[in-house]
Amino acid sequence: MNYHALAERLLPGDYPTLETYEAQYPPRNLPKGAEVTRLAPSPTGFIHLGNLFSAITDERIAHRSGGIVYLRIEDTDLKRKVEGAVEAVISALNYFDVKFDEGAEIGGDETYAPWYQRRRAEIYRAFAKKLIEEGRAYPCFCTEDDLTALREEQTKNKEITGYYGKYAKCRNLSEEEIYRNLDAGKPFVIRLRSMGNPEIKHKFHDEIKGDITVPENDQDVVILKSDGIPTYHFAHAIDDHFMRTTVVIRGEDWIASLPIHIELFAALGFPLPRYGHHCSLMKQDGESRRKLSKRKDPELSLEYYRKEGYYARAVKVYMLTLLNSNFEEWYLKNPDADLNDFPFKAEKMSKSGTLFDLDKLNDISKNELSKLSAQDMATFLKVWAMEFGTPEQQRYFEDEEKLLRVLTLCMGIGGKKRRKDFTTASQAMKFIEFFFERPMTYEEFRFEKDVRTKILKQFLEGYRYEDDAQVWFARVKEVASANGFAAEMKEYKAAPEAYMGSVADVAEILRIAMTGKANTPDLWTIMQILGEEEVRTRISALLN
RNA sequence: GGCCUUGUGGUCAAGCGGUUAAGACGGCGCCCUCUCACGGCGCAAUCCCGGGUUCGAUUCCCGGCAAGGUCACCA
Repeated sequence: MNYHALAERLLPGDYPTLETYEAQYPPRNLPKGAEVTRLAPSPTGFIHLGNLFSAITDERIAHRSGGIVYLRIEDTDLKRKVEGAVEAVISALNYFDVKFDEGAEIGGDETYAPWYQRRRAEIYRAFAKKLIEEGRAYPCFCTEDDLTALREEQTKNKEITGYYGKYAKCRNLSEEEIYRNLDAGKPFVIRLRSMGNPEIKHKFHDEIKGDITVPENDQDVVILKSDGIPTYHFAHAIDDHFMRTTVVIRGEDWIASLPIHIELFAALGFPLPRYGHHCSLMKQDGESRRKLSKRKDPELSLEYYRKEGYYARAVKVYMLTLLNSNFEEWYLKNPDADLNDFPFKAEKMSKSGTLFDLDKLNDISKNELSKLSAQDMATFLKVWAMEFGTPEQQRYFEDEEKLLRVLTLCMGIGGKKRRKDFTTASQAMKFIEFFFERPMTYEEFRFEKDVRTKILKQFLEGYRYEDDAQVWFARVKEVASANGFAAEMKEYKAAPEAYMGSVADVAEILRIAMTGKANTPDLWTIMQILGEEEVRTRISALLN
């Protein structure tokens, strides 16, 4: 068979040679040991925690080593393309502090552009042609129906499905048959002529998983689809070689196709990059757990966390604790350190699937937010509220001085200990609502109406805005005593049956009247912030 | 089903032949306390199973079992 003639017929025209491409995409000029990593999403517009998980790994490995991380868009499948998806990926990742050094819509060193695979059609064809010339690839005319029938037969016979060995009908087509099909205008794909034997297994060192065993590939995988666009496998080999990726970080679901990639790199004559396959984020689904799915788990999209108002650093800290098992300990010792100073290591990554734990994320969020100054918290909330908040919430920012007082109180700033009431922006905005709006609903009062009416009335009569916290509380105690409540907790605890209740109960009545809630920060301060008129109005409202 | 990967409390996990089997989250209890939050103290809860190897296995080997992944002209 004349492979050159066949190659010319299949992919006519002159293509640059391997040497030309090698010169065009030279090895990167980086210091020794610098890693080049990449994030290569398809432009579906859906970015989830799994992508962040990958992206942080890529970013850390690259930057810890003095290398670079770039963004490449795998848009070989038209069906997946969504308008604006690339910008969405970049902005979502930026929010969580992952910044690329180069890539699609980012720019950077143009040497390795373009970063959209659709725009790189020529290079894939050039190498497909080369493979055909070498007899390592061939045209396949099987239709979708042929393939389906084949799969069904294999399934029925309990054989491995796929296009391989004796089932690879088109791999041994005669020259005449090929040209007859071509002349008839039949559509075709280009397949790799695999030379592997899956019975033979090799040890393979994975940067994350450690040593794994990988069988040889025997599938004649499609490298060029009938529209002349490469499949992922083929594009991966060519792009990661010429974009000079040193470590390919991807999800562990790719391990299954590693044999294909190993054979492809070898056939192309490219050295194999190193690989690190990370575990996937799992979700509890009834009794079992499964990989996060785009379809079923929209709440795990990155957008969800932005809408909820999760603090970006908190999400990153959580990702890091999942990513590197020793991170948590390090962070405990260095609570104020730059996250990027953590000695991130691929081999410290977990080998098994990790269940996403919202409780843990929330705990981390509380801790992170509690470290903020009132001003920073206000800024954080404002940015969130202007995009996601209600018009009412947006008005909270009109009186900045008041807002700052509210935050100072709610965060326990200035006190001996910081409070940790805030987990997200949306929750925090809810939390401070009563400072800006009269309570719409009230938690249940635990005492009869006439009892609390008396208490409220007496409190109001004796209320003086100028009183400091001690005097104020002394008055609350007076009201308590006057109504059969113990003024001192110790007295109450010693003989609870002797009293209606304690100051705590009296305070609770006042608290609910003031805020609608039974649990809030310090009541006296709340009243100070609300102002005398508002305090009187709120209590009077309940009295009527 | 074939192949690959993984199996330590509810969750995330240290651990690499001898430990009272860390720690964190969550749960529960107590203390502090005008409530909550914070903080402090404490409790419950784990080495998938069966064989080996060994004086001794969570740790090493073999076999089960279970879970997850993957078997496209999708990535």
